Amino acid sequence: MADKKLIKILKNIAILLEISGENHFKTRAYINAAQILTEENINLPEEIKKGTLGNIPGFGKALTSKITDYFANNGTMEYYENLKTKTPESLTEITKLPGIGVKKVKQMYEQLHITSIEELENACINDTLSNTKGFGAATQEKCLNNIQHLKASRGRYRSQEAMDEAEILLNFLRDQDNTIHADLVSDIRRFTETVSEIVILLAAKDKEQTASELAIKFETDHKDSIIRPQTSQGMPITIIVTTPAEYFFKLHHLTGTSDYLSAMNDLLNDKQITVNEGGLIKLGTKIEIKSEHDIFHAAGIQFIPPELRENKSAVEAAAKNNIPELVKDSDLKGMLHCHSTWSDGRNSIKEMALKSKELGFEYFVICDHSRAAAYAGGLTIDQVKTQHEEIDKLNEENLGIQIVKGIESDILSDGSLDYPDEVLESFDIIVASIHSGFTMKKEEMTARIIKALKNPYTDILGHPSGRLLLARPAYELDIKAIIDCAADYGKIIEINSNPYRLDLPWQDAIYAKQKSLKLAINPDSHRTSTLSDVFTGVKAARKAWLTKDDIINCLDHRQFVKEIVNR
DNA sequence: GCCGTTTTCGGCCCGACTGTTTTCAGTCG
Repeated sequence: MADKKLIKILKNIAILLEISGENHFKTRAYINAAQILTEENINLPEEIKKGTLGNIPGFGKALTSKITDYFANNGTMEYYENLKTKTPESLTEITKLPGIGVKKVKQMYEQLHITSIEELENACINDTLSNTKGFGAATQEKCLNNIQHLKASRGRYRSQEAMDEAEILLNFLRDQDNTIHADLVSDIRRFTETVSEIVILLAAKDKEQTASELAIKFETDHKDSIIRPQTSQGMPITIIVTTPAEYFFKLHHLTGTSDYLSAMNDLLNDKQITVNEGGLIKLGTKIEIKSEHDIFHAAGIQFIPPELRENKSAVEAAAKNNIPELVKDSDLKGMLHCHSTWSDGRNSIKEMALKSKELGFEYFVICDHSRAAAYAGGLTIDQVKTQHEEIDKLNEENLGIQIVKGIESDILSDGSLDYPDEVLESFDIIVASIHSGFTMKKEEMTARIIKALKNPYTDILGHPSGRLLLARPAYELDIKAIIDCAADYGKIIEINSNPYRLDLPWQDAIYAKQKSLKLAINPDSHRTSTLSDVFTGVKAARKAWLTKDDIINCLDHRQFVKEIVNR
């Protein structure tokens, strides 16, 4: 896995250098290197050992030397440590505020000596910022709002990122001799979109001894058979060691929210079952629990998948046998909304399609950017034609996966799509998304999206809320009105599976299902290595109670063409 | 800082939008 700590250091170096007035292209080199390490699977210690890091494009002498230093000094880079003594590291956090870039931070640092989010907040409250050259009342107000959002996101992690770390940890724990069971619990098991820590429940015969041994392995203390280490990036981990006899009771107990558990307890009490710390008691006798299913059996209700254990409505549904069979990875047949080297993707259409085939998909819908997205190499009308010729040729090659002609069309500020009708007509699928003009008023933004939805050429609304988890709040919009409109017009809304987006949010997807709206689980992938993000979207869809019948890309290729392309 | 040369310097992603200022710099996707 990518060394996230190093990636963060490289990004911070770029920010600090830019603030201190360094050449913009020098700072870009650090951003570029961080980007490459995020995207490519590079084994840095191996490259350093072989002396081949400098052969990788983007890594020259200077970066090779600094990265070598980082690995030689146990994750510390002297250059970065020195830089931090000259320019405060806390400035980097301010650049995370939407609308505030490095130049603005430099200005507030030089003019007002602001070095942290807290100092900036004070400057806003005291009305100092708006009276400073280069800033005005609008920026000050926006800062104040965004600071609240940023402070709330401190100490939180995107679920999929936590999940990636957790998988490694779980594999390690399950390999230990004393481990009998180990699983995630708490909100990470319910797949809430962000979490504050990784929580793992582990069963071992001798829990005290196992806890001591694990504490030694993780170089930390243990108290009450609980170990609290950290990941290499500092993400908190809690490992709770228990006995095999109590394991499945605790697995259930530590997963659901209090609202959910209270509804479960009420049900159990109705059956003369009491719930105590370690298990379930019926008429003075402890009920043996060999799996989580035994608990639901005792309560006399259907099994509730962990993702749904958010509130009492899941318990009510289970009591009526109304928990549906949730969509699963293998239900997906079509890989929708992907990019290629034609716009800002890193792989060719053929590479993306073949990788999708490898992941078990029957068809691949290429949706490169449209012409308004100039930064992303959006396709001109001529390029659209040439791309379609390439797709026709690829389909003639019989790759074993069908390639479908799509586009991700920008929704322009007036709500129209990005090509004239005769060009729009040439696509099989059109995903319409917003990539600019985020700060419209709620009514204006809602009207803009509704106009796009009503466009006869629009099939799917892409990343509807525009949120970036822990980075940018959704734009102002009336999501219910948008879902209502999409349902009325038979349009589809995407669940964008990018771990930063998970957009449509699951809470709104529940409403969409109530309105019988169809959804699509789309990876919005820009390279073969992130096509599997689509399975993160499956988790989000499961959390919204969705089944394969709710998802258009669970249709096989023939049905997809019949029901979606040719409708 | 990196890269690729007409090979040791010159160029490096672009255009819309926003807010501030009053013609444009900064931010963003």
